[in-house]
Amino acid sequence: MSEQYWLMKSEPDVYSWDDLVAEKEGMWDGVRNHAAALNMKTMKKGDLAIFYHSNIGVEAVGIIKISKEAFIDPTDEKGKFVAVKVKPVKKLKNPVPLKAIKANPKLAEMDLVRLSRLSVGKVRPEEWAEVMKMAGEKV
DNA sequence: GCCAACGTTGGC
DNA sequence: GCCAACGTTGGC
Repeated sequence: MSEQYWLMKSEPDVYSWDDLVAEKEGMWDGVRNHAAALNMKTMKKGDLAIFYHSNIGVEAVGIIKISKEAFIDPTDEKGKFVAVKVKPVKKLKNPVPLKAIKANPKLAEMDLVRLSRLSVGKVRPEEWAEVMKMAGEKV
C-alpha cells in the first residue's frame, strides 16, 4: 500500500468542515499556488488528508479522502490550475491546534510548520501517525 | 536572468 | 490590525 498523506487548509468562514460534511463531497478548487498545485497533481484517489482550519480555529479538525484526482479547475479561466474532490471521513475526536503541532519536536519538519503559507502540503506517514495520536484517534 | 518592490497569506 | 514569510512581477 503506497498511500500518501496530505494536509489541506481552508478558512472556515469560506469553507469549513461542517460545509464539507453537509455537501458530502466537496470540490477543492481555487488553489493558485504552484507548489500546492503540484501536490494536488500527485494525489491519488483514496489518499487521506488532514482538514485544517486556518485563521479561525487554527487547528486540524478532520480526516478527508481524495475522491477524484486532479482535473482542470473550472474556476480558473486560464485552465492552468487543478482541483480535486474530497469526501469527509471522520471528525477528529480532539482537534489538534497548530500550537500543539509546533510544540511537538516530531512534527517540526511538517510542511505546515515550515511553509506556513502553503495551502496543500505533504504529511509523512510518521507525522500522520503522530497527529492521529494527538487527536485521540487510532491509526 | 537577477533582484528590488509589491501583494497576499496566515499566525498572532 | 500588524507583521513576517513567501511568491510574483517588472525594470534593467
